[in-house]
Amino acid sequence: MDRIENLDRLRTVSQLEVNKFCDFIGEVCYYKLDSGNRATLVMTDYTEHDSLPIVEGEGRVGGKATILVTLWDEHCEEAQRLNVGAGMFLLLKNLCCKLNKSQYIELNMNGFRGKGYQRSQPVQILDPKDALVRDLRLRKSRYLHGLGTDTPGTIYAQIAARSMRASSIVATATPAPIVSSSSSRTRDISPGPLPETTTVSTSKTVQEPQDLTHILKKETESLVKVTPVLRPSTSPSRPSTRHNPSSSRALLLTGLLTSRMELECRNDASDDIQYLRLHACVVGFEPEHIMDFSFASCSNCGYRYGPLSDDKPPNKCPSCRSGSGGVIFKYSFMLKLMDEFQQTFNVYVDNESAITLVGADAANYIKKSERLAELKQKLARIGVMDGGAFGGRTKSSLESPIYFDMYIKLVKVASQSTTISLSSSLPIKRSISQEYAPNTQCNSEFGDGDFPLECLDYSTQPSQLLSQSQKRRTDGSDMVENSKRPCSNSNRATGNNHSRTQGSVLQRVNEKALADFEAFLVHTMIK
DNA sequence: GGTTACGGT
Repeated sequence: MDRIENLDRLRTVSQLEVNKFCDFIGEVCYYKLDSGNRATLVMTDYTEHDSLPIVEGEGRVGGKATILVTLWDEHCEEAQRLNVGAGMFLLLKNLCCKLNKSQYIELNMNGFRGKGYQRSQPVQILDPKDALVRDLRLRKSRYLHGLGTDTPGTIYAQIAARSMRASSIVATATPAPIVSSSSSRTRDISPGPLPETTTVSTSKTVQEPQDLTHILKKETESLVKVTPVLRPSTSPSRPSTRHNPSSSRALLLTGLLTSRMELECRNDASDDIQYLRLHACVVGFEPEHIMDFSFASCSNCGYRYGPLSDDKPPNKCPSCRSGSGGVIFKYSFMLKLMDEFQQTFNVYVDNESAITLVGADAANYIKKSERLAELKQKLARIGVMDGGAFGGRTKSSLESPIYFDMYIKLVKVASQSTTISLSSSLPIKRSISQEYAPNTQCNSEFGDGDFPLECLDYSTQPSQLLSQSQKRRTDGSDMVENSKRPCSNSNRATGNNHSRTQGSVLQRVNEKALADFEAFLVHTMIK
């Protein structure tokens, strides 16, 4: 069960708009049960809003950074039940931002009265280590160091600006390179150690001095002006010599979200995050139908419905029997990528990354055919088309696959077992044979497939991740079995599909041993 | 299988 259905609804204090609904993550400064049906909280996320009172005083979060939050009725009860108190980080869903009589904004979570849309777990206490709290804690840290509150609006604006700048330099689509030609890497930001990155497939490699994070940091330093607080200032951005305007085939196909990634690296004190920069093309994908890149799950219990392309699922959730909870849609799919050295990587694309990649939320594509058309149009730009990667193209075009730039995030897992799969770590409420029709043979590799929360939390140790997988694997054994199949919707013409490719495990195709990483496509978007 | 909110300081 996810903590949050849709990150798009999240707002910081500074981003609040009057009369709009949002989700909010904040720290409790003060909590009081006012009456039987009302709890009053003062919260902060260390951002400020003009329509808030200036606060001063010892021990208080100063400035216009604290907001009154009222939880009504059942939400008040829930807060009581959870023993909410000062110092906790809360995730609150579906708050309404109102202007009060003093013309200050405040947040209300109103009781459910049959109108609107009921959220699952609208009041949640978040672990301080939770990735959802990461940004807030960073802002808090800045604040406690006397650096004032931070405004994510500004940061996001900077990110967008940097991203534009970065992508205009590096994001190109090039013809298939000649393997072993060093010139195929002239697009790189740094002439330095990048070729090594594509050799990374075992934990050994990343423990070497030129580990990915460092390589990455070198790269991003050349692109991004970093605030001195968080890292020593760096030299100004290089001139955009990398972009090759003389090539008529050069297209701005994808935008690299270098800044976001750089932020993640910077925020990760333990250097746990590993990234791999790829210039790669899609040679396969799963599930078979793009329609099934989106799946429905019960918003009450998180139960995952079968593929959209299957028969209409029951009205009531088979798991919790809730007929009113409704469903939400999320992306979950896998791309088989091949880089310039013909190494292939199975890369999961979780909901959040997919939204970034294609620029739109997942939807019920059975009903929203125009949305499906948009999705297909977008994905076609990177060669993902129904009928297989590059399906529907002429044979000659297969020889010119569509290369695009991306960073993939690597999540370490144990390497010994051939049955470890993140897909099996998520709750499966009915058997695979029921959930997936036999003819959709590759769906099972995805399981519930939404970005596992453990992976969002970079502070989670790989061993924990693994043990959770193992713990919850008991009812997914046939899925594990199925996941031994390679990504089946591949372009066989590449001749690179002989690997024991296994679900979510990143693997170099020419190696017998499974690699040590799960990989997630992140930080790129199709333009 | 698709949407909205008052109330008390």
